[in-house]
Amino acid sequence: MPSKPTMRDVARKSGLSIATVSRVINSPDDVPAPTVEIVNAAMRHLNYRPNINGRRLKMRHTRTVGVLVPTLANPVFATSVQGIEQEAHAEGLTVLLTSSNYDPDREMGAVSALLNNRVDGLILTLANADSNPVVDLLLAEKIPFVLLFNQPYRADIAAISVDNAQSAYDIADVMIKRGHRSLAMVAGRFESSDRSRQRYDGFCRALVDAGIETPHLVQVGFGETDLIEPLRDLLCGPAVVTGLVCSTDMLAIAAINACRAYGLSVPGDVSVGGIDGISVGGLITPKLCSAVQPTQEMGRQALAFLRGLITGQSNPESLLLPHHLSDGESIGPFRRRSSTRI
Amino acid sequence: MPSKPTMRDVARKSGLSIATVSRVINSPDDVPAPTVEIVNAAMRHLNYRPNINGRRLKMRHTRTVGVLVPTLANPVFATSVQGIEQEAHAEGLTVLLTSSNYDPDREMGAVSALLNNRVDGLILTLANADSNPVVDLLLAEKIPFVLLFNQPYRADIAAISVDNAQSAYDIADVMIKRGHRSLAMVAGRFESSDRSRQRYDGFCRALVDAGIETPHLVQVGFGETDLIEPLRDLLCGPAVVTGLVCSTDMLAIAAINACRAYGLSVPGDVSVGGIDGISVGGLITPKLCSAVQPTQEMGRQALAFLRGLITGQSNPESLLLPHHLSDGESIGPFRRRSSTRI
DNA sequence: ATGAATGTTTGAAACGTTTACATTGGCGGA
DNA sequence: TCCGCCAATGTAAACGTTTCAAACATTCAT
Repeated sequence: MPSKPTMRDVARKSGLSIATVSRVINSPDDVPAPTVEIVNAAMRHLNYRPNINGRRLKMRHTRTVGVLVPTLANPVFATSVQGIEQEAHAEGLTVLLTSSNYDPDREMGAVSALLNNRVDGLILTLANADSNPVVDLLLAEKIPFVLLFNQPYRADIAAISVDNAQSAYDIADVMIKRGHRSLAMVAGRFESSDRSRQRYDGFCRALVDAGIETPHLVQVGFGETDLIEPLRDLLCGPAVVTGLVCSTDMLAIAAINACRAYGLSVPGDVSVGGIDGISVGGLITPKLCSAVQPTQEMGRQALAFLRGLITGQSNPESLLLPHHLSDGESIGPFRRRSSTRI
Repeated sequence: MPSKPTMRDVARKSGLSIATVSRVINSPDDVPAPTVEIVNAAMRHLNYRPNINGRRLKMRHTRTVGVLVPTLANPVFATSVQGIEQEAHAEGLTVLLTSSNYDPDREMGAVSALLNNRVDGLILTLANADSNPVVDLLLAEKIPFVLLFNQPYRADIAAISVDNAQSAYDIADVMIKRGHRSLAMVAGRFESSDRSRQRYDGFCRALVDAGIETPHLVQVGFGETDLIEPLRDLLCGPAVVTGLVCSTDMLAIAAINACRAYGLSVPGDVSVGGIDGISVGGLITPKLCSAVQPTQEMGRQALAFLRGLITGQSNPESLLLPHHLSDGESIGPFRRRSSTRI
């Protein structure tokens, strides 16, 4: 049972040395054309494929980057990974993908596994970027990494994100300008997403700036697609909230669904806004009004930036990309709504 | 500049040999407890992490599986990858993810890259599973692989899918039963998806069985989220189609959007059905009627089955998982619609 | 002819593991 | 006392690359 051909086999077959074969593979320009052809012929003949693990072991770098996202079930992250993949492919890099399922406790394990693979660098979306043991570890071991979507306090950490607080502020502001005074935030659990908290902060600031009293807040678990129960009090209670700012578009879509389940029209009875700008938001009825971030582009930039860190050409630095509000229909003018009961 | 600690360093530090260290890592039960503790202490002290590439080179297997999907932008695939990841994580396997962007020409390159990584096996969603050079290569090299979502003719290829034709048949049938006689299929390009063609076949069969004349067909490029232009003739033309069977839920959602753009109500004027069962379909208005497949579970099963192939415990075999129709509102009874112009 | 300069090619030592096989030392039984 | 045995550990040879230093071959000026 002949095993896979190795460089040694190719060398034997072509009557040349293993070193020459290696040079044909890695820098054919340093080898005379006829020799290159001989070696290539031998490789074709043997169906040779280089064993990347051999190379990785020998070389100081692996041309591999590790990626950690909370989940692929949310299109935001799927899209960002798309961007990362795209750029990685263009650069001939391999991507090692893992997800934490929004569980902070799984982050360390995932990163550890990536480090055991000796990735050259990492792109991470963490539950909480501040005072995170993963970040400390990476800093201590001097492994290049870029945070994606996280917006850490520290300035000496590479991070690519939008202004989370401002995004929420802007959405809330739209509602306020349309006459809404009783707003609630529907947010993913703070402990599994610092974005969620930052967005809540922005939401609160908008309300304060408008002189509106204590904001409502509902925290829901991630992966939760059914908001009917969680929003019962908000939508059926005495509060009569007319505006729902959601910390993600996925939540916003689920919130609209919940409104509908309670017989409330969006935006007739309740206005709903999201943050993220996932593409499906633009297709649904009513078209989702959202603070859009360039998700895929962010992935691409994260990889490009990481490359800079790896080659030592750039220094850790936070990049805040601009967001913009989509012209959705899910936010309408304030209209007093009759207290609804189901 | 001290490099990363190796097993040799741990051995030196603990006063034992490299072989013992290896044994402590791989089969601690074969080593006396005190020795294990000494070695562990040394590892902790040095911050040692095993270099997986060294192991991979030495061992015959890599405990890594390669995954190729068309794109992560479609939640179907993102979700299936979630399932794969989940199961892989449980088994302690590493996943190497790549995407082809629906381009058949990129499949070979992607798989090649995965093979260079010496993956133990592959999970693939191909543009076309029949007479595909990638499949031939894998068969020839005897690399374990399972196709996901693809439904190949050959029975000796491992594949996990639903019955694509039947899924489309069922959706079309619902419409027919509701009185629709003029149906069209909105399908992804056949050359980038054999599922699309198989689903079209099922669609046609349903029409034939109902004695309905030549079906309409619109093929659209994948990644296309704007169907307004592609569906113009169908929705505004003289044909007066009242039912749209879409080859994927993403297309269905886009189709509903297009209907709306032309002032057509769904399901009032036009009924729309999809296939896949992505979760967002259940949240939108109207709730999408779809032939639902257990996407994430399919990913999990694909990995489980691949493991069987790798360990030689099972043989290639096609698994057809059951699908079911979701109780959506996007399909309604036939209603003559006035010819609309925009 | 000689030697330098140039252009090709090679030998061999890593890289960090795993593991078959060898060695050690301690102990019980003859 | 000696032998053999067993458990615990060690030695060293892979695995498939890359790459440095050295060898060899060729050309050309002297």
